[in-house]
Amino acid sequence: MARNLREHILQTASELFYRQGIKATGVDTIVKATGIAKMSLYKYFPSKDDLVLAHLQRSREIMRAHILSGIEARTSDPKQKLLAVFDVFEEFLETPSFRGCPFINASAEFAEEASPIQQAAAEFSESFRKMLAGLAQEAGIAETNAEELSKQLSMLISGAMVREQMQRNSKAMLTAYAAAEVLIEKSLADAPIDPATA
Amino acid sequence: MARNLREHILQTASELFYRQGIKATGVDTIVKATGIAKMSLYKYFPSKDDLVLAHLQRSREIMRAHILSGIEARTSDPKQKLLAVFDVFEEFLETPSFRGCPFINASAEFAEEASPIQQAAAEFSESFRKMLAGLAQEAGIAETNAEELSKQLSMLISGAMVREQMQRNSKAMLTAYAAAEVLIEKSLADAPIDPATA
DNA sequence: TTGAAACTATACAGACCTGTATATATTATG
DNA sequence: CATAATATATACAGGTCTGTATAGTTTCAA
Repeated sequence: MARNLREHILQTASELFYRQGIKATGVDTIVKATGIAKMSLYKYFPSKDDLVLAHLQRSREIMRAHILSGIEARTSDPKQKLLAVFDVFEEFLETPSFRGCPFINASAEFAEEASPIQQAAAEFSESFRKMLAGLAQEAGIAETNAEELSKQLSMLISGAMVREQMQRNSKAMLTAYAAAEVLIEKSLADAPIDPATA
Repeated sequence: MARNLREHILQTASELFYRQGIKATGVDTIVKATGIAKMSLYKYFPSKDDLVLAHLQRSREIMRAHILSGIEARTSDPKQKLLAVFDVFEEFLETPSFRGCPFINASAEFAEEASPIQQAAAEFSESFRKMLAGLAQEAGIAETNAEELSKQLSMLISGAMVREQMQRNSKAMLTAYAAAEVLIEKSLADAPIDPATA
């Protein structure tokens, strides 16, 4: 049961944290939803903060895998991969359970700058941007431009998630997609690298 | 004293809500910070929710005025006004007390979709976007394109605020500015309206 | 100066929160 | 079967939260 129980708790808590917010979800609510005993929860997660951090780690891993496999499933063309990221996110935004970005929300809920939760959110955000920068370079954009472009694309995605959270069914990610196309074209025109000579 | 006291409470609460988060700021904390009696607070604001809503209204009005006067102070050229919005926000992001967008944060803290707080955040977001759409039309962009552009620019600004909140001193708004320039140019090239004939 | 309105001070009710203590039941393993 | 680990059930300690009750003080105006 060991690993199963831990996983069951984490899965349930993760879903509640995302749906209702972290501070709005009490430990007792999680206990009731899992059907386990409170003591068991505290055995696997010594404090609520530990559970929250595990939830962010888990979300990070799920999103990472989901994005990567989503890209692979859509295209193998380096340039198209950048746009495929937006397709993956569009799908995410259209799920009925969408409630914004778990990391943006966590960052808003935990204001203290040094907080481990704040830090975990920042780490995901940066690692995601780096993935975009990698894709941009593979698409033939020089490093400096790829860095700048990756920041712009990640901001578009964050902005679209925030917009969709507030204005439901606004198709925000489609609008972001169109902007991304323009920005990517511009980056390619600005400083292309001939893949043959790179 | 009447209006003064109400204003004093609201000002203090607003600052604490923004700095620490809304749920993390208790009524007693506000009472202590203002130096007033708790009964006085509950006289002017029958519940904490009322105070939170007043805080959002207040923030909305302050931001609106700040943006408009910031634009006026910078340029009178319609096209430059769109970019001036990014300058105003850049200044905001560079203040040491910057802690993200009050409306994005409130939206993240209060998950329930129908919540008045969620609604207030959505209303600000939409009114801000409409302002951008107005500026875009004044700059000679046709309505349909102006609508689309305004969504893209507002997402860039939201995204930059989120990024700066997580990665402090990342100059996110400068990166957003560069993206905005490209998107605005594209919109102008796509479907310009001759101001003389419009 | 007298009386009403506004403000303060303090205490507290009742709910909720995290985390723990304790005693019991279930499961796995020798 | 016996023993140890694992999970459960229940209660509760100690804290914080929103909101109210009550009594006293200041302010201001007639």
